[in-house]
Amino acid sequence: MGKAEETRKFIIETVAPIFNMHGYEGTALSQLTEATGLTKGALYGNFKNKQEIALAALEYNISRIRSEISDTVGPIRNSCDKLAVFAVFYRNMFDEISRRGGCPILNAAIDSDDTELPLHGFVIRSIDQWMGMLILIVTRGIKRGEIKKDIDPEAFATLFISLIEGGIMLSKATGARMHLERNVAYLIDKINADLRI
Amino acid sequence: MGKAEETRKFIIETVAPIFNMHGYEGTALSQLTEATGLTKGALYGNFKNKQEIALAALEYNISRIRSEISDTVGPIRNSCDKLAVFAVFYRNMFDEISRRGGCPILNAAIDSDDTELPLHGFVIRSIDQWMGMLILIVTRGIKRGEIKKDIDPEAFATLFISLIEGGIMLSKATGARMHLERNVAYLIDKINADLRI
DNA sequence: GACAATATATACCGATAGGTATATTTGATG
DNA sequence: CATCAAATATACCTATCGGTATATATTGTC
Repeated sequence: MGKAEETRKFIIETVAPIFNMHGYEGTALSQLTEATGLTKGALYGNFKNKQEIALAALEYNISRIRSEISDTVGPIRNSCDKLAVFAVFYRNMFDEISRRGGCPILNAAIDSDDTELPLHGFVIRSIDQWMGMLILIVTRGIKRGEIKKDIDPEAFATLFISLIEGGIMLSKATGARMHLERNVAYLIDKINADLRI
Repeated sequence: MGKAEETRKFIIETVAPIFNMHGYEGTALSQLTEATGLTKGALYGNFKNKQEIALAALEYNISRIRSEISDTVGPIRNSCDKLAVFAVFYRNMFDEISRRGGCPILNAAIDSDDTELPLHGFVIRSIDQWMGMLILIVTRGIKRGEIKKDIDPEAFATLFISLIEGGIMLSKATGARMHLERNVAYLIDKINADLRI
């Protein structure tokens, strides 16, 4: 890895939680230079503009969580167990996700949904990917005879994401973890009662 | 209503959707003067600072929806019907809520949850009130023998809000209404299957 | 309609925003 | 170790930020 690439990576990792906490407009270049110890010259040598830094930070924030999920959920064989572990992941990671400003998809969605910024397009693709992961697990589960045939994979994916994001929002905003915990427990109950064969 | 009070009201109503769309940091005083046709002098004659305008706008945005909900849900007698109409309200109002920048509680929660601004305290109280409304409906329903006794009112309230807010977030971000529609349909099914006696 | 009081506009403030041109430093290569 | 390119820092730009002091309308009251 060349020096520039290393610096670029360092910048992204350092500023990622800042953008996630304060949003695009709420984050000033001065916060980025202060946090990294670098100057605007260094930032603009590695990125075209603020928008590009924010996009790289969002990509990093999301890919970070996605890879942790892959590591956690990947090894699980049974589709219902996969879904349950997927849900539990968010409960277990709530503190760390919270410390870093909350779920980056949720934050960026709210931050960008009334804009035409590139960030918004990336949010849409990330949601589609998340939906796709869940739909794939359910579809395969049905094929394998692990999940009941009358389950609609897309509807379950919407339910799953809504409960996770809704729970994170409620718990983060109020400071009460119970909201997310209730939703995760609800999902597990539902998986065992309505999906599992 | 005196002149000042009238102007104050006019300012709040005009800037409310702007703050809801762009967030606190993302909204500049210049947008407010442009939208209202007033000058900074007029704004600062009626409000102490930007923070106070944003708070008044948030209060207005939330109370607006709350009063519409009261009008819609209030007349309904049966507790389960009340809950169902409550959920359907969000599906029916999605377009209008969307045009005004989305759910103000959701937006303000994400916007303020890493700050110490007065806005954040107001968000917490608003969530508590919303939870309280739902808990009251379920609790009364149980007392009246309209809702099964084994239902946990608080857990249901968390589920309800999470599905509404998660659905609004998904639908607003992706542009696909189906997410919110699925969640509302899910809630109604659940009310009829698990709550209703 | 004169007069106060109230409400709004004007003009200005220092600070900081994002961004750029250029100077300086750093690191790799011969 | 000298050289040159790549990377970073410095200095500076204009625009705009939130906010204020003061001047000017506008309003209600007698």
